Amino acid sequence: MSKCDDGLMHIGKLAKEAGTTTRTVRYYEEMGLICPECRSSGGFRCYSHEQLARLRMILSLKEMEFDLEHIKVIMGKREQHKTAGALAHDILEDLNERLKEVEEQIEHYKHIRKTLTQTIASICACLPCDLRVEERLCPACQTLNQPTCQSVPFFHSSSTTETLELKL
Amino acid sequence: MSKCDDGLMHIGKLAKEAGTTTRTVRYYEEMGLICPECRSSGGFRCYSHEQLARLRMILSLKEMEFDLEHIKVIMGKREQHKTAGALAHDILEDLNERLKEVEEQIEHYKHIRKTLTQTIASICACLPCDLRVEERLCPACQTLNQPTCQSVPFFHSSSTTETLELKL
DNA sequence: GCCAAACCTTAACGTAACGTCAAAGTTTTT
DNA sequence: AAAAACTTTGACGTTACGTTAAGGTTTGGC
Repeated sequence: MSKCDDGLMHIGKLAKEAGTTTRTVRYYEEMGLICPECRSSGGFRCYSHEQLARLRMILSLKEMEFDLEHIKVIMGKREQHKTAGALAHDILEDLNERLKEVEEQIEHYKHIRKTLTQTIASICACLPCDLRVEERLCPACQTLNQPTCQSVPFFHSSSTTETLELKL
Repeated sequence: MSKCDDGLMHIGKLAKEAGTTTRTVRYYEEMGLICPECRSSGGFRCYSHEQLARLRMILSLKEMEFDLEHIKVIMGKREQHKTAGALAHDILEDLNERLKEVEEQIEHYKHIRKTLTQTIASICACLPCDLRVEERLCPACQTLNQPTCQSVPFFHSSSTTETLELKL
């Protein structure tokens, strides 16, 4: 018979069941997101299945990349509303706001992808170039009128042209 | 006549020209990414236009969200190759690798968006629900057979169903 | 030439969300 | 009862700077 046997579990099992680490659970406790049902006589944290459910909710919100402070606020909302409808309304605000941010992230990375792709295409033109780098001939390509390595500035983003400049 | 007038500038101007802060420039120096051409008699950092170009390159790479260690490596590659073609080949590896990561990010956020959207749709069904939250009636919806707030688990992501569960 | 304003210097703490020891105590298993 | 496995608190490390703090330096105006 284990001491933590009446439906309770220690932190290791809790973490494993939720798919996280004990360090994370302790950190969340420190942040006021979750706390153990009780402690064993020796001081071990003991958690119930409700705590496990709560931890899973927290981790779900974390998967949506809410920060812990925001998660704390959201988890607190369950105690602040009379009806499920009101609670739903409140939480929907957070979710919609987050959705908007996520869409911005998608656009952000699409922008980066575009710039990267264009830059890669530019640099590909330099592949057959035999000019020596140490002598910094590349920047002079234009002057030298070399077709292979022409005017490909090295990563100096001009905010106007949306293209990275590459100077080898 | 200023002491820093022979084409050189102090850190404030350098930063402003490059569109960043003095703190950032000093940090990059600390990281070994850039260093001033010289110091004034009073100890001020003085930078040339070449330093400015280098800083802009670094910031360009940062816009692509390379981490500083990686940027350091990339910036170092200019001294490690004989021909521009070889350098281009080398740098293309970094860019292509980064491009792949960026595409993964896009997919990552699309996945989050999908989950969020589905969750939002689920919770919308709870909006007209008048059940009281304190009594935790919501989780019992199924038993109570309430159509408005049915089986909408609260943010317990099941990795199998790709849907967040929402329990109000 | 002097004074104030504007600028610069180094130093050092704060951030977010844990990872990773370390040293020591507890529980479980053998 | 001893060993293995687990847990405890504590504290430093991470990334790329932001933000004071306390005190020198330059610059511009008079």
